[in-house]
Amino acid sequence: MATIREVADKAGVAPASVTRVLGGYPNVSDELRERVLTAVREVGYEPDLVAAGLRRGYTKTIGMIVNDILNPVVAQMVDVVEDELRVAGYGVILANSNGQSAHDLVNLRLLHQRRVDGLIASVADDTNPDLIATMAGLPIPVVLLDRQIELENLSAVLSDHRYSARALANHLIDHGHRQIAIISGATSAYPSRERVTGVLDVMRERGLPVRPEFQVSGRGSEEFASRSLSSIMDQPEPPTAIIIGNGNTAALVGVLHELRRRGVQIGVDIAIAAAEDGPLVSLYTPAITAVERDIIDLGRRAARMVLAQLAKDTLRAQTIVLPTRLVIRESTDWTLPAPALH
Amino acid sequence: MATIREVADKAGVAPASVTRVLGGYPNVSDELRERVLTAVREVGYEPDLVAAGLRRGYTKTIGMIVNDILNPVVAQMVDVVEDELRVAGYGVILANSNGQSAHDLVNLRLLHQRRVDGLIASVADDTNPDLIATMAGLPIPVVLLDRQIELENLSAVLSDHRYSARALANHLIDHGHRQIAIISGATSAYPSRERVTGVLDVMRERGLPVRPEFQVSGRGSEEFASRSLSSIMDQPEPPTAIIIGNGNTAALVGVLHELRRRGVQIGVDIAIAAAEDGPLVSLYTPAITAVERDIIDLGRRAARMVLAQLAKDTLRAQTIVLPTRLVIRESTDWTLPAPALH
DNA sequence: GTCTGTTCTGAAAACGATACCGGAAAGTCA
DNA sequence: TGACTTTCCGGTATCGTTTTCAGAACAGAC
Repeated sequence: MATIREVADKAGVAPASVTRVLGGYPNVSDELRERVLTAVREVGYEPDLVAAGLRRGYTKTIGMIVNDILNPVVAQMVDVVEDELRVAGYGVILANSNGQSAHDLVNLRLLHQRRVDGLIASVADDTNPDLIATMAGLPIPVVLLDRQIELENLSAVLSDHRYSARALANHLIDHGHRQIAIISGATSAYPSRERVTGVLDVMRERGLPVRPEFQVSGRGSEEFASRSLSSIMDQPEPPTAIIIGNGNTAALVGVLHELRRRGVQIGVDIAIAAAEDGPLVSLYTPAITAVERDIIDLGRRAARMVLAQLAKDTLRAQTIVLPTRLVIRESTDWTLPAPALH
Repeated sequence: MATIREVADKAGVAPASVTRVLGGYPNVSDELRERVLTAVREVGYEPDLVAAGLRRGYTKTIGMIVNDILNPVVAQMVDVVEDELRVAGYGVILANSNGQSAHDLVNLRLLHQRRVDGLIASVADDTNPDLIATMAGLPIPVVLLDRQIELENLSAVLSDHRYSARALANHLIDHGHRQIAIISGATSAYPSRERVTGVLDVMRERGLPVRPEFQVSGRGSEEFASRSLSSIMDQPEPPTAIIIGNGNTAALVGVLHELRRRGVQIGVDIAIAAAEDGPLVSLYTPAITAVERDIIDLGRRAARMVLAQLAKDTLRAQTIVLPTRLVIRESTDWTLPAPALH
């Protein structure tokens, strides 16, 4: 592997001059620039960003921690972040925690040891005290992506999940539902936490019973979702509406499979709503009510926020909240007949 | 940020001893190890992997180039690769090319400059001569993931797309279809190339007409897919079966939307098959025939192949092909009535 | 011709960790 | 006891790049 010194020797100049040419510094004569560039081509020189990183003190890489890359929404965030950062000259080191907070902790340490210049994090559990303590001490800009930790040095880009959860609860109640169940992801992460809070708030405000056995939260696996649904539907006086408060496709699939197996008809026997929009819910028969939000915007803002803080060395951390929108479809757009009086 | 020297000073030892303790080398007395470890804790030392990388000559990172991370199948590959490599102590730098071969080239250079120890690549265009030339010269182990380039130094893990494409074509013909169209991704990437080859081969073998206007390939966007379908269906004597030869969800969605818009009924007017299995195709009404394969296995083998080549310094490149399986569902599981004779 | 001020270039010192080398101490064997 | 091996540890060169500093070359002004 050719080094800068070989280039310098070939061109008959000092290594420093090669740096000046390649770095685009102004004080270089045309003649020297020419000599260096041809030498670079001749020896096939590729700069060593590891060595440069050590000397410079920054690496031009950003770490990205995600919860679950199998979630299409998360994949989309990764996509846009990676894209936005690449054009700014940054590489992205991706770390997936698969929903396990312990993984987040080791990933955080590893990224720090790799000396990333900044961090975009969508951790599994934003209430983990160890994680919070570690994050508080990081000497680099950190942007939380759809996660909330109250710390001076952390920025965040959030979606307003509570708003859409409230809208959904009101919509269901307006259509005659009184027994509403919610199967959500772990409430140790902001989105599910907000969704559950929003729904329960509305139910209380409108005087509806909140039955604890109708509120299940946990891992977003297919099995967990279908088991949860089962236990809920086996209760006396089962719910007439189910809210899936987990953006993961697997959770939705688990519920749909179990409903099919039981012969429960969506739009007739039961109303269903999903936490996240996508082709599966919009093309399903019947089409499923879901929450829509601009993922591209979310990811882009997170990326730009890190870049901004990196540019002007010290920039206050900030938090922004982006809107969500309820898309009503056939699965909930019908009214439950009033119960017969006895 | 604490350095190894500060730790050494605090513990009253030489920097080299700190390295020995932290690196788990055998020749260290318990007493010195103890002193070093407490010093490490006291000053809050975190090793600098950038500096270590420079000195050691390897970075403990693997580059991963992917075509389109929005494709759920690709996301799953990223997931398993990242997982497998993390437990082996490697970090993953992800680079997404969004289907553009030019991006692949810059990503390749960037990863090389970052001195990744190995590369797992699922590039946009595995026929690009520039890319092939660059890859031929890489001094690190490279494993192609579902891509095929005939070079001595490149390994590959492939799926047998041709097999399933042939099975699908035979299945359709057996059910009375004579006019079969295929909308595929760019044939400059191995999977679509193989699928198209497989289908056309079978059609020729069984003496069916291969109409060039029924064979479209290009970007896997929703718009492209629906436009392609439109132009195909507007031909005289339109096809009775459509093969979607692109694993991307967007392509499938485009076709489904357009069929809905036109009021063409799947399973009655037309047969549909998808290139890749998933919740959307299995839960759609009617359920859609698709090709299933073990993505986890694919990704895991690619990861392990890089690791193996990294472990024993020189290991011949190898290629393995993994099976695919056709899952027949309602969308094709019906027989086309014989045409009325005139 | 000297002096000042640009503009360009080279020498050398870092950045932080590791690997090599050699020396000291401790153990082994005759 | 002496010679020899083994174990442990410190000093220091080194990885490839960038940055700082100072000097060289040159021009223009007096």
